[in-house]
Amino acid sequence: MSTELSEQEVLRRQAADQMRELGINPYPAPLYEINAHSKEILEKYPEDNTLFQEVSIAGRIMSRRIMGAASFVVIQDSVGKIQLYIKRDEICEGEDKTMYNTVFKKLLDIGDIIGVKGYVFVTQMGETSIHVKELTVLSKSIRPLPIVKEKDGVIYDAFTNPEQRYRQRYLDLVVNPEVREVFIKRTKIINTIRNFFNEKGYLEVETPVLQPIPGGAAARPFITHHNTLDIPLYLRVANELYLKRLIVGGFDGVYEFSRNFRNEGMDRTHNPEFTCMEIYVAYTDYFWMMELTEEMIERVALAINGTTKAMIGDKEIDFKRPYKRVSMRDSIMEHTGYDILTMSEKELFEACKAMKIDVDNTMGKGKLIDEIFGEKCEHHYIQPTFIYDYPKEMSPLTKAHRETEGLTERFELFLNGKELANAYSELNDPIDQLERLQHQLHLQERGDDEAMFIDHDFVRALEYGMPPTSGMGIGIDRLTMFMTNTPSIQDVLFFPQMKPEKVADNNTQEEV
RNA sequence: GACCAAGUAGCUCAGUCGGUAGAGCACAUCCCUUUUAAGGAUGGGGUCCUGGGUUCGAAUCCCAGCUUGGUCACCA
Repeated sequence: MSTELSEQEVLRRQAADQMRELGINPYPAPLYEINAHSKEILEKYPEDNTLFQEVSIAGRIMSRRIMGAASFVVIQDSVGKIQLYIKRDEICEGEDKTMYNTVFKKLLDIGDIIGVKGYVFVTQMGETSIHVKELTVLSKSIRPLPIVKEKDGVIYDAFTNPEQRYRQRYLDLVVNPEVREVFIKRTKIINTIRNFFNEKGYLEVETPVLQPIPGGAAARPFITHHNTLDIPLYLRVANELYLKRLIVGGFDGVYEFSRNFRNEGMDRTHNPEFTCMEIYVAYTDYFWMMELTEEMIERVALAINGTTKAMIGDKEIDFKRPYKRVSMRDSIMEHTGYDILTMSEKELFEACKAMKIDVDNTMGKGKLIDEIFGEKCEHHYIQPTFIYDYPKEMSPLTKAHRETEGLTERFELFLNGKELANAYSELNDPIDQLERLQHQLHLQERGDDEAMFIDHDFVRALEYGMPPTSGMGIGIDRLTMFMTNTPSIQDVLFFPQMKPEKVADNNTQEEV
């Protein structure tokens, strides 16, 4: 059944038709040249009232206060809102007052996009406004916009329904201006990181999204099929193995902003597709990478918030480097009293039981240590902290520790009790690498559907020799959440994944 | 995946014990005409998420489902 139009939708369609009858195209083709934006006018005019005396501006009508021979309209452009003063006899020279009485008063609505030319002045109420001399209809809106009103910082009738906000992000962006700010900051974060690496001479690269073997992370992949080659292809879960191949190829430093895809659960901090930045630098180790990471994060914080201090929830975070470094062994010792290095698998298992951590028999030593850290330690690290030296079993792509058997040269950066970045001295011993991947294969055969696949070409690349290299990956969505104090990943993605709308299904079936 | 909550006009929401579907904004008509979320009056607008059930009667109670949110589990 086709959806019937609401009264307001019918009226707006009729208004568009009436415009056409008056010879006004509600969707005109020619460009509309603008020479100013709302924000610069509001900022500069009060200081110099000789400016903006021939202004041309365009935007969406957000409110109208209609009077007899003169009216006030607020339009919104890409950077803000500004009031227009529209006087009948100025937009309608001569006897024909149709443009004002009919087009402006009757046929235009909130949501329509118009362009105006005129001069800037200050009203009796002290508001910088545009005195309109010419009005052009640029686009008729035939679906009513949610009306959000605001006075003295108080929002009335806010458009808040999360389902509609995410499904119809365009609407969210139009009526909730603070939403736009988060996304502008997101882009600024990415640009800051990009500039930082480019200044250091690292090369931004692009590697395959469609991979024959989904490597580089332990995660369930999305699978698809290539018709011509008649082979399965996987959407990448990580780009790590390709970037390391490029280090083998002779680049000193490569990085990529990688959209990764993982066929796993969705919640406030997980979306099936998300963005990770990974960087690999030859002839370095994980201690060097800690310094690069803290330098990068401090710089991002300064670029976004103008200070290294930021609020996350009700906690104040300081991104000023250097960050505290704590080995995983010391962390667990501090928070539980156990020394994991001296304990057998059985002792670790018993210790978990004693601490009421949920464990089972399939868990190896590394997994048990990981559980202890996750349960007892992780949440303590509110300020940025590097946790380093992870158990070998959990880190199949990480170089074995230079001193301690059973550990790897890996660190993660924790912030507000959550993981933000992950880095290693990269494993470049091809024999060790193959053995570790084969161990993953055993896990897979035992039913671990997130164990890594073996990428033999990657091992072959290592056999030719990869210089000692450190690599680091950081979740851009999560970084954006931290930097903008946003608790949900859906609020840092323009179009978060949603279940399909039921209505859309019905329509499709009807049309077929 | 488990549990909890929500779904009523374009938007934000109320709806009592199960008894004719409500408000504000938006919209329309009229009056007023230099206003500031909102001048005044009148009016139109509803698949009460969907499907069953109980009942003389369901927005309301029960069951199932859908969508969204939250918590937990899972996700190094």
